[in-house]
Amino acid sequence: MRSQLARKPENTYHHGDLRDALIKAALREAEQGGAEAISIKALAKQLGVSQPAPYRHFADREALLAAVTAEAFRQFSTMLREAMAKPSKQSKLSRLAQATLDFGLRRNGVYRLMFASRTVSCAAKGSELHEATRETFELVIEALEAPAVGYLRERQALKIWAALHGVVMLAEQGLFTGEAAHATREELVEDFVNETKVALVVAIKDAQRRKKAGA
Amino acid sequence: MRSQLARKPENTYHHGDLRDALIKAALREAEQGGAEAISIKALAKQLGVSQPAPYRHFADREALLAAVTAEAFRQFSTMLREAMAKPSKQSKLSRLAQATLDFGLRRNGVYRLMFASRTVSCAAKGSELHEATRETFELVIEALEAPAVGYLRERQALKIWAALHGVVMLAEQGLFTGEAAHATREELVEDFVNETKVALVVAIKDAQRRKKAGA
DNA sequence: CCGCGAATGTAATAGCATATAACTTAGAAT
DNA sequence: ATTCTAAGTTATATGCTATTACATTCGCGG
Repeated sequence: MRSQLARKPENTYHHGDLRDALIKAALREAEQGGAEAISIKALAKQLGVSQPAPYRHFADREALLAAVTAEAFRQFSTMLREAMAKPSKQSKLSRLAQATLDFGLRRNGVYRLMFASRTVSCAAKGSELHEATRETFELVIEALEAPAVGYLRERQALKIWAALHGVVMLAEQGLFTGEAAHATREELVEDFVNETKVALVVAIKDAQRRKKAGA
Repeated sequence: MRSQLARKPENTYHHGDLRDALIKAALREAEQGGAEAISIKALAKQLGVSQPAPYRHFADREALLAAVTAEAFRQFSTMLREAMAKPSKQSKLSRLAQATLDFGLRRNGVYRLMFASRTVSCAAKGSELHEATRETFELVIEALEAPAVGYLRERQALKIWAALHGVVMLAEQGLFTGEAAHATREELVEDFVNETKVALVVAIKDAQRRKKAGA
C-alpha cells in the first residue's frame, strides 16, 4: 500500500498501488497539456510497469480520464474550501471567485480537463465524477451565504459559476492580453461577484414582499 | 478549382482543391466529436486521396486544426451577423446572445473545437485564426449599440462574452438538466443581457457626469 | 502450513494514427 | 518543347490503444 511512491520498486512483480499512482501521474501530465497529454503507455513507462498493466485498473483511456477528472474536482473543491475558510476582509463569494480564477489559470491543463472535455457530461448519475462535480457546485451555493428561498440561490449560483468559467476561458484565449486588456480578469470577476450579491438581495426581498402580499 | 466537390474524381491524379475540401470535411467530423474526431487519415480516405496527401497543404495536424477553427469562427460570425440583422422586437444584444447559445448547443463539437482547445491561444498575432476570433469579438461590441466612451464598451463586451461562454459550458455539462434545472439556459442568458444593458447605461452616464465635473 | 483462486502484472500482437522520405505526375511558365 | 514546381503516391518508421494468452503473487479457507 505504498500509495505515495510513484515507481514500482525493482525486482517486484506487483506495484502495490498502481491505480492510485496512475491517477496521480496522469494529473501531473495533464497539468501542462490537458487531457491530450495523458498517455497510458507513457504513464506505464513512468511507473515502471508494462503497457497493458493499467488496463487491469481502468477499462480504457476514457475510464482513466474520468477518474483523473474526479480527482481534479476533489482537489479543486478542497482549494475552494480553504479559500472560503481563511479569514479575510473579502466576502466568501469573492474569495471563491478569485480562487476559481487562480486555479483556472495556474492549473490550466487540469482546468481544461475538468471543464473543456466531454468526460464530465458523459458521466453517469451516480458515478464518482458526477458526485465530485455536484459537490463543487454545492460550494458555490454555500459561498453565496444566503438563505434558501425557493431556488433563488441555485439560480444565482449558476450565474456566477457560468460567469467565472467564461472569464477563465477568455483569459486562456488571450483576450485580456495586449490591446484587448481594457479590464483585468480580477476586475471582471469582482464585477460579477458584486452583481451577484445585488441580484441576490433584490431577489430575496422581492420574494419576501410577494409572500407577505400573498399572506 | 472544384472547391465544392468533396471526393476526388477517379482516374485523376490531382484532387483539384484538396485544401478546401479537407477543411470542410474536418469541420463536418468535428460537428459531433470535436477536435478529437478529426483524423487526417480518415479525411484522406473520405476524399479519395492517399494518407500523406494532406501534408502537402498542412504542416501537421495542429495546422489543420487551426485552419478548421478559423473557418468555424467565420461561420460563427456569419451566423451572429445574420441574427443581429434580422428584424425583431428584441435587442441586437439579446439576439446575439441567444444565437451564441444556440450555436454552442447545436454545433456542440464545433464550439468545443473553437473555445475548449488550446489551438486559439497558441495562434500567432497576425494569423488567420487570430483575425477570425478578433472579428467575432468586434461583433459583440457592435451588438451593444453603445457609443465608444473610453473602454466601457470593450469591458461590457468582455463580460457578456464571458458569461455566454459560461452558460454554454454549464449547459453542455448537464447542469441545467434534471434536478439542477432551476432556471433555463435562455433565462440565464437574458438575465446577463439585461444586466449588461443596465451596467452600460450606468457606466456611460457616470463617465459623462465625471467629464462635466472635470470641465 | 499448504494450496488454490482471485487479483495483478507481463509478453506478444493487432490495428490505427501521425509523420517523413523518396519517387511520380500533371500543369504552368518560359 | 522543355523544364520547374505544385500536388499526389508508395513505402515505411514511430507511437498509442487495446486484446489475448500466459505468469506471478497475495491472501484466505482448510
